[in-house]
Amino acid sequence: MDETRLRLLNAAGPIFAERGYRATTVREISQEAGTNLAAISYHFEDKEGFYVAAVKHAAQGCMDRVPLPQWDAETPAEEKLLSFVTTFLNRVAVDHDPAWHGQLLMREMVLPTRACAEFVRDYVRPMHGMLIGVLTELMPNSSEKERWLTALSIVGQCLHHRVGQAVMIELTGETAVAAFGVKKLAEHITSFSLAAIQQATKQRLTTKKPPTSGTTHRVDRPARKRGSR
Amino acid sequence: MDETRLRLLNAAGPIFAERGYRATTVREISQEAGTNLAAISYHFEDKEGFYVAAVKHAAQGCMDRVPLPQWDAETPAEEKLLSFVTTFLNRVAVDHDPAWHGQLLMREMVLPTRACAEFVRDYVRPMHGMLIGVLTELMPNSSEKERWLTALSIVGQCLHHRVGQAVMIELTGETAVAAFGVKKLAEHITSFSLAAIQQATKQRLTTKKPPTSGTTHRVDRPARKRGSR
DNA sequence: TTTGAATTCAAACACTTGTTTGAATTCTTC
DNA sequence: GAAGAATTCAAACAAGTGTTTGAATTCAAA
Repeated sequence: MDETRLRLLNAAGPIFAERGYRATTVREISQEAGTNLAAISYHFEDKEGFYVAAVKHAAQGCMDRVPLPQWDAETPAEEKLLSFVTTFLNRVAVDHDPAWHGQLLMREMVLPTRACAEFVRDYVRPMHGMLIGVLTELMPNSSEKERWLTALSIVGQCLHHRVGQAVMIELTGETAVAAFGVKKLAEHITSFSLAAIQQATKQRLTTKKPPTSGTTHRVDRPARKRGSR
Repeated sequence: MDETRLRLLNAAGPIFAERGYRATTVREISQEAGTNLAAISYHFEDKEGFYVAAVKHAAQGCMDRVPLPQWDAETPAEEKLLSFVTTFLNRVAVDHDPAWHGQLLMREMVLPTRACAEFVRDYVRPMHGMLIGVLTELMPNSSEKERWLTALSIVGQCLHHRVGQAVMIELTGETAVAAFGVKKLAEHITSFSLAAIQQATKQRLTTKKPPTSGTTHRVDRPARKRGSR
């Protein structure tokens, strides 16, 4: 029956997310799912195959729950960025149930397993492409590398609200998501990034060589050395 | 002998960092260290106590290798931020050996164990305090919450170069650290953040009360529609 | 209803895990 | 150098792991 498969997958998500792959036992999951122990080996090849399927199942559920935003041609790029960031935060950082989606995907990101390649293909790459598209609109005359760096800055800001959750609680007693809410957080990240983008664009237009004008910003530059291995 | 302790701790770091706590066996570590299996239970209480000691050992080594920057009173805040970011990146993101330091600490951050509290106290809190101090200089008249959000944005950008490493490689074939180098990356993050800070400061000075967003999905500052009209 | 395949189930298997044991060895102190 | 503590060592232990087995049950088509 296909129902057993589904029950197993649904039960697996939260447990894998909380305990991690190694610390989770197939007995625990089968018991939680109300199925027999051997059902996992029967319906999936083995524990690892089962884990991969569970990750894919979680990612799919996450994408269904928080779909990518859709824009018409007239939507200004700034608004696109805001909705993108909001979607991103909702997908990974937010604690409303099922909260384990983001948790599980973050695990996959930090210590990738066999599921990582598919995860990147189905989940990361579309979002990355969408962000690069928005940045291309926002940053006229920018190089590909500049857009890449900017994308990293934006993604890093969003992801940190999931990755740094435990440390945030230990450090300040609560998460920023709980303190500010997704909306406020998304607005901060968006305006923060837009300001940086706009200044960089202005600099690119006025002069070739950005001298980091404004306040005194002196960087000791120890000549040229090339030591990357 | 104290040497056995040290050999175990040094051997434990890379293995714990690569495989994670559960997937690492004490046999593997004792063999790598060239000690007897029972030495771990003898010198440390059990595997978990051993792991906590290994994390602390790694954090200490990391802090010794890349100490916090020290500034005199005349150092401009912008320069402080750059050196802070550089230090941060060097501590967590860089691949020069021993690269496992950052890896292990990131694991502790993502899935905290008993070592997390001490890790935050000895490692995270000093850096956080230092960053908040710099931001206080950079953001006159800012509220504590604004500084907190800004700190999160900066830390998120730095940490992403460790956290997102595996996905970055899967997505683009190489890490940004490898492609740009720490210096360039630190300069990007610093100028990116400085631009956002300066614009926010300017806004704070011009308008006493920032327009609180209503229910409409709009960016802080109403975006200009692109294109000719 | 009959038949054969698909699925479930309890039990057992083969293996790895962290930990303990008690003797052997080394180190420290007088 | 001898006594006693500290440390190392090979071996064994007990518990838990993923997986397999083969019979029992359910399901679906003739």
